[in-house]
Amino acid sequence: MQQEYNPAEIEASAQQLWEEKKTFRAVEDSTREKYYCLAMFPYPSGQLHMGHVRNYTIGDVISRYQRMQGKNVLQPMGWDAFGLPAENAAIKNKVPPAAWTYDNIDYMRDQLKRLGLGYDWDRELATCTPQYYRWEQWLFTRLFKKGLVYKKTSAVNWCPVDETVLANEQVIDGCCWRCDSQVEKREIPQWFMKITDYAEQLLDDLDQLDGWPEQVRTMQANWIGRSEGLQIQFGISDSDDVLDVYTTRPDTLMGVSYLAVAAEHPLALKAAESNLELQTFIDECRMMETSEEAMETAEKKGVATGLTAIHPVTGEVVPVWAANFVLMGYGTGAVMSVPAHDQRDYEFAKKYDLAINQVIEPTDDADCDLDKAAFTDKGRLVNSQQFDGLTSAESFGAIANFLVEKDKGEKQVNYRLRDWGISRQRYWGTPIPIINCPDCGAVPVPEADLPVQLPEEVIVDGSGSPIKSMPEFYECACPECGKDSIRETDTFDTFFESSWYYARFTCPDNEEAMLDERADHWLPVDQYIGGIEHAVLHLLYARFFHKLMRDEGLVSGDEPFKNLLTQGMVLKDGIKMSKSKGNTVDPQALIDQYGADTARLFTMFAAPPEQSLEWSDKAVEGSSRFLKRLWKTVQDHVELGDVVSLDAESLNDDLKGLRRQTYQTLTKVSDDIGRRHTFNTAIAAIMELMNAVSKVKDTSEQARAVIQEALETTILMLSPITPHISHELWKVLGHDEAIVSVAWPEIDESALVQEKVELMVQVNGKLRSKISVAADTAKDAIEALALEDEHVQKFTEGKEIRKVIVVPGRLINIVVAG
RNA sequence: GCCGGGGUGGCGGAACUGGUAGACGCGCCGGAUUCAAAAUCCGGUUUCUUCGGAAGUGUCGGUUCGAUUCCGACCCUCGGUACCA
Repeated sequence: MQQEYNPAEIEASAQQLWEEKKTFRAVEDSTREKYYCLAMFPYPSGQLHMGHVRNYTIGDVISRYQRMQGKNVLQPMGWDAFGLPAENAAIKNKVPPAAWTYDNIDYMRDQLKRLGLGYDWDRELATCTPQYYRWEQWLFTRLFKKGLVYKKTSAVNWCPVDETVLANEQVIDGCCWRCDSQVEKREIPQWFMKITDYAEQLLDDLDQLDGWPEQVRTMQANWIGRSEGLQIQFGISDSDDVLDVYTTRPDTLMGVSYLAVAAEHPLALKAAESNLELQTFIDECRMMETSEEAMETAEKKGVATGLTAIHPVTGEVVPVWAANFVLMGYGTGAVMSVPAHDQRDYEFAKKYDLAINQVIEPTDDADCDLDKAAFTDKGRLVNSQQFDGLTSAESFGAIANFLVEKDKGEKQVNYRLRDWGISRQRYWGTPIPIINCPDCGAVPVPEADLPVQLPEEVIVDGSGSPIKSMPEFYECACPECGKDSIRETDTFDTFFESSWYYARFTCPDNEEAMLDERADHWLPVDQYIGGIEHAVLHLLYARFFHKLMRDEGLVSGDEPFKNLLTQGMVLKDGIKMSKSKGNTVDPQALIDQYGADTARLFTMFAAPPEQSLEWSDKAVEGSSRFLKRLWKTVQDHVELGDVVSLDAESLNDDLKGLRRQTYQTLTKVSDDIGRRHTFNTAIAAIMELMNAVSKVKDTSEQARAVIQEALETTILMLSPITPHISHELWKVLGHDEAIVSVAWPEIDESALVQEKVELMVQVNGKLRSKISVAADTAKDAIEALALEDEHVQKFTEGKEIRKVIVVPGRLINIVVAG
């Protein structure tokens, strides 16, 4: 008697078996090729959302496929557990962030298990545990001693009413998200990591990452933004002050008509003491948001400082302006402005009636009308005294030499990349292991005193981090002189934790060291999978951390992630599904109604992994229907009794055709899963094979043998995607060994041999006919056959045949006149 | 603003190296089954059409025997933009 397809039952039993046998436990084994597959770990927000389902299913499909290829697969899972949402939930629900987080982890772990994901749960870690974060505190103190960490003041968003620092996300249209008051910029001392020391390596090593998408490498290269230019000194009139500016266009130096400094620039602040208009402007700039987007899209404004500067070549005097588009944190906080050859300077000059001096003319027929717009191309220098006639490229060296000789400038490589500000004025994060001594200054916490443990029993009410008002936390003695000191109460940016977790998964149980020799066994990660939204920040910080750890002797490779798959976002109503936008779909209902296999099949089938996937509750039915049909097809087949062994030679054309399709499908699916990661087309091909199987009405012994082969191949091909139903049907087909230990099937080349091929016949590029020819037909014969074809002749009759193009195995295009 | 994607039937998508545009699935339409419905099964489904064909992959233009694919300009949309993760 046939059994009904009951996902809940077969999924629970397969999962129980995997758990009991510890099927997915990864043990170091030097006799087998290792494969480390990692999907970006989740923030424990409460429930899984569809983005997680997609991310982790992709990882699981790849892991299970590689396992079937005979690799020793490591696939771990953990929790990126520190962060802002826990504090928000704490305020709202009056629960300590730790308790809320641990509850969420318990719930979400269970959800992951119910998806049938093949993780080595023995390696699970959560970044909010001292066992984890102690090691990044340790590394931080090492880097402190190496001089890779420093403190400087930097701007944060400040809500004057709530008296708290706001994340960019908490600033809505320049106002506080909670009290709606106008947000201010405030300069406070913060810790920085010298990622710029590694800028060159981070850029150069992108070349090693040929397993990364080109777009991600491009984005990182642009983010690092290496440029070659000149740092040029302008003297300030009637003063000993100098103003350094950096430019990538020294060829336009002779066209400088003003200099612009940031509103917070020391020169501007000094000038404002006796200039009320300037002071008002500076105060106004203080109301701006700190995000790059806000600054770049804001209306460009400025005020003359009243100061003038001396041009280093001509000695002419140019005005110095304070402008809101010059960023204090970038370069020197000052720029030279050449309105004739920079569009932003041009608009600013038009607005404030500043001079526009042309010094570059086009060398080709490019448009150059300075009444309409700046001319920003490179060209030939004019109105540039001794540099006239040089091209932009030639003038670079000439102007550099001139300035170097006069001690007024030098060549400089600059990076757009800024040092990484890692201080957060928040509670739910890793305490920065520093003690501030009134005599010794900032002193790192000695190794023996680590970890600096974050108190977990706290009340968070939105009025700032609770540890900032806990003397029992911050009162301490200086490790060097013993004097009463204050412990740092800021915490690390949560990107700190996520920058090295991939390495800790190799040895999460080590209580003596951050990493051990197992790191070099498993690293680099062979396949990393995560959202495209992490293309720059997380992936750049993790690459940076890897190099830091390498230079500490903790790992030996240069790069953490060999291959990268950036999955597209799961959208709902056209926008990113996210907790903060409140448009998440709980996949639990999906699993409850259809089972994990349907959820997995649907998410893999709905779109290729790198594209965004628009969620639709309705479209799941088809995947469920397919699995039901597969179930029934196998059951019907098995009910007909035992199957004899296959005699491939004796088959008729139809059965040979089905065998060919079986192995064509296997070829395609192997390539789609193993190389292209286009699971959607792999599934489509499997569906086509199933459609072909169900069309076979032949119940002869050999037909049943061919069907058995097709079904076994289908189930093996599906097993990485829908592991539970595959597990069950493999048994139904008569196998004792669990499918999870069965190898990926081999391709039978002899089944692929094709005697006839169908060729398209075009006339002037339009499809007019199809001809079927033997696979080895010569080109001339094909051409003749095509020209004889009656459908073709209708379009060639009485016309001159100019050319015939034959693309072997594909098509013939006959080009006729008229 | 800047950097990087994407735009193909009613919908999700396929076409991998410039060579059959619309695989596979959803939805819809028709039929079978049923007392009836659900489920299931079979067939159809880009648009227009004088049934010969013609048009068609965001828009406009270019290269080519041939363009969804390559080049140029533009429009729309999504992600990132350094304190959301």
